[in-house]
Amino acid sequence: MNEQNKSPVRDRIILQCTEIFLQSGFSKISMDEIAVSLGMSKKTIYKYFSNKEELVKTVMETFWNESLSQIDSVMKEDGVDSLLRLIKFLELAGDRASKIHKTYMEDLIKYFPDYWRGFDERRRSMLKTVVGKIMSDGKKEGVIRNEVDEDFFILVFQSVIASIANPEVMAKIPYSLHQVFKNIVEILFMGVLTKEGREKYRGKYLT
Amino acid sequence: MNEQNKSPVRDRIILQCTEIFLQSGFSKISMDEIAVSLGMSKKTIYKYFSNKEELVKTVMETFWNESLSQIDSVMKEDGVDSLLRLIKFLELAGDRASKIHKTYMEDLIKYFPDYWRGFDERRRSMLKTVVGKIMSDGKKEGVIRNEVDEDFFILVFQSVIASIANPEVMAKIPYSLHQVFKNIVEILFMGVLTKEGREKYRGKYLT
DNA sequence: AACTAAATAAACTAAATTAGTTTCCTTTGT
DNA sequence: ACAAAGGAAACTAATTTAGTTTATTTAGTT
Repeated sequence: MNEQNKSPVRDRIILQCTEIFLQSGFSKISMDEIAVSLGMSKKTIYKYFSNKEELVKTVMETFWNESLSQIDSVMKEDGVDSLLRLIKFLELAGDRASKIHKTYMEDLIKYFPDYWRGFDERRRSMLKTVVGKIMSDGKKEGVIRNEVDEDFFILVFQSVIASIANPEVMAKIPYSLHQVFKNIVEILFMGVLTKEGREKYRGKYLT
Repeated sequence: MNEQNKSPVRDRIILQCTEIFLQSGFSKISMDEIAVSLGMSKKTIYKYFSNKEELVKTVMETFWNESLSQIDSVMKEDGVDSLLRLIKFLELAGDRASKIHKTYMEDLIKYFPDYWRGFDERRRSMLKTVVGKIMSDGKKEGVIRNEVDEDFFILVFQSVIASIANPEVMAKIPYSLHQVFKNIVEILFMGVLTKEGREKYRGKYLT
């Protein structure tokens, strides 16, 4: 059971299931349907994943690890000031989040609540680490006001992502995620920037 | 069983199910889920509909009848030349079609193939009647070339709607249905219009 | 051409879900 | 107090599903 941990077939299964699960969740998708959509038999799937739960969690972990490595490269990128980094991170996080349909999260919460809680905690702490780092840099650079409360900013940040960067809302808005975030960033930033930061922002990133 | 044929409750059920079914089909949606989403018990639903099949078909019929009456008012509207009428009809048909998700049609084809065939036939004949009427008017008015084959035009018309005016495609296009149809209409019309019609079109409906 | 490894198709079983019914209980208006 | 109507939930028979097994097909190797 679950012999290999790396193989092109296994990767194909994960890739296809990521697409299916993000779109439609997993509770309403049968293993037969997955097999048919992959053009393979269930036997092959069960060779790489011992049960549906393992498949679902692997898909989620893979998606999360991809996100992490994307975030990592944004954080390591140099020649980027903290303001641009914050924008890049916001867009990245938003882009990822906008792919996850409501049904998928509902399924996770319903069927694997413990796993979900752990996942949610990881996400929360990542956000705190990343945004915290960017903000303290921004304060040092003098583009973010010293009085700005980091936790509060993260909270606002988080709720914006949760309420707007999901497919259900995006489908109703006639703007691209990029456009939406440009506007949000503009609104959000005006409150946290120093005079200097505000000028920098207007000059470099706006429109 | 299925006592009333008109009641606000019955209408609410149809309205809600239309939304659910168009979005997600009906095979993956249980009667329990429908009841919960309506905030009522299954008992009430089964008071108005003797089984799921009847509910599904009623929803489809209602949607179809609404479409018909909208089309009817476009056809009866006066002070409208045949060119504008064709545009209006195309937009209407496209708008309706763009709400029907693939899963819904797949479910209909799979579970009620006879009903689907009948429905498809009705749709086809409606299209022939309506577009036929508009085109013969257009020819009389001298805005559509006499050589244009009606059946061929309907065929193109139909395949455009089928391939573009569905939610799956629309979600990937960063334009509104209105914009998409404006462009299609422009491309499509240039081939069927007389010199006179082309001038009229450019002057009145473009951009 | 025979052999082997691996995958598919399809049948199968036990567990879970679902359509449709029924029972009991609460609400609402009379 | 009463009756009608609907909600919550239990229930059953039928269907669907996860996971397994068996037989058949395919592709590569010798």
